Amino acid sequence: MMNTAELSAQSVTDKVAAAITDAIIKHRLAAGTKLVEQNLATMFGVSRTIVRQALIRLERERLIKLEPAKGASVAMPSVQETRQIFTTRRYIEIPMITEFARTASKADIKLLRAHLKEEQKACLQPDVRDRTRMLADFHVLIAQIMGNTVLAEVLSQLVSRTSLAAMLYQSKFSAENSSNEHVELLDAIESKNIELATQVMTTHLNNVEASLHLDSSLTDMRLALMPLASTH
Amino acid sequence: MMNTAELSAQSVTDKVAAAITDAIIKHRLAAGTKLVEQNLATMFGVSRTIVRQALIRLERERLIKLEPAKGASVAMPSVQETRQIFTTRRYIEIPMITEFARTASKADIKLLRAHLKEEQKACLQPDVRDRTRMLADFHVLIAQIMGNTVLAEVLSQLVSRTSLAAMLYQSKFSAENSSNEHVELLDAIESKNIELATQVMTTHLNNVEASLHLDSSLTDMRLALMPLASTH
DNA sequence: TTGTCTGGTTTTGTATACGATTTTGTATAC
DNA sequence: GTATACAAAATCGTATACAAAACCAGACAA
Repeated sequence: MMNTAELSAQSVTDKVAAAITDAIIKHRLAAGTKLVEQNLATMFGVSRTIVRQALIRLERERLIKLEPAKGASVAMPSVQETRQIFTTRRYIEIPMITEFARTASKADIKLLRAHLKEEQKACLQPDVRDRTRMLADFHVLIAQIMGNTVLAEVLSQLVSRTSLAAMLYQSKFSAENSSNEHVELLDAIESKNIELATQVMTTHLNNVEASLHLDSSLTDMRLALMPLASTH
Repeated sequence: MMNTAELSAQSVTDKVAAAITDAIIKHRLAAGTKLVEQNLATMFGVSRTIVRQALIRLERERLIKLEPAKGASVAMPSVQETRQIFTTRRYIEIPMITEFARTASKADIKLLRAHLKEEQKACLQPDVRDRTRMLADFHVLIAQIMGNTVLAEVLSQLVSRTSLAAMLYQSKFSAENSSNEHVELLDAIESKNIELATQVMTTHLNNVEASLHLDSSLTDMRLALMPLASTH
């Protein structure tokens, strides 16, 4: 599976958009970071026109915020928005996994096993960047294996936004925990236990959401005061 | 509810994008129509830069196809893609309606009743354009009433694409039929019959899909041969 | 007839330029 | 010492200009 955002990038605009997307998802660009057009243009060695076009695309994917006359900045999903993202993901992913558990072939499961192997490996490494991406890709990969491109695209966006929210509200999130739940899920699918698979997916999404600091009203305050809180 | 694509359009680019979106959804621009940048620019009285930015946005929403160095054309969802759109809509809308049936307030139902009244009215009028839009908006409106913006956006895109597909594959589709199913659905919701609501929504989506010419292998051929088939 | 080449025309891709708006810095008044 | 006003810098929004690529029509050969 392609790791960089879109390897099939053709036009220059695509490449720039893909590069910025990757930087955001892998948390090299913190949420809230201002994206000045001219800076990006000189960095990428292109004109502002190109950068601007790329930014418009990212704005549609909700990865950046584009305020008129004030420029672009990496999106900062609010607590409310983050909850909505999870709700929507539950709507989509539970029926998806129910169907997948019913129809998955041996080859499908093998593909996912391979992914999980990489995922577990990434979870042991110190680098946070790659494993966030791997954990997210697992969900999209299922949609892709099911052959539903439309579903995969929709889910891909939601998963990216989740990873943005995770950067903001991350507290006791455990990558290992998450990856283990993926294994549990795949086991359930392999044994054709549809009920269980559905239930594990539900629990998994709930766990990920619960691992975030979404309840405290202090969170909003904290975010407002320190929008540039880096890796610390 | 705002009828034009996005009434809250601020920048010129937004307005142009909204205008083109509306033209596509209301079937004033046939699927496959080539969209030449300069033409649009002079039509809207803006520069090509603006049009180009608007087109990039529409491409992200899958309403147009944007081929490098070859320009833009109104999207023509394939049979496969159309099926995927419906599958994804079922994934999303069935859980959505289940939850809505459980939580809907009297005020919520009143809002939907008002919409249905307009919808039924539009179905009696000869103009095809508005009623397609009304029927589509009903689904998005539910998400909006639930207060889930993320969901509403995702659904909005799928619904728009459905309406594009409908233009291509439309055969025995009946607007009245569809609108009546909406009434049936709302009745079920009002009487808090969650089971029934879920079932009606399922049937409704299946009916809409079934009303399209998606099975015949001839369809693809026909489309390939006459991409500019107008209303006839 | 069918296919291919070739010139000109159209259309897209990118860069640059300039006016408009916002933000920043500084000085002055209270 | 704080606040307001105004100038300066930075940044965005849009238009235009030019280069490169795709398209088209007619000519010509098989």
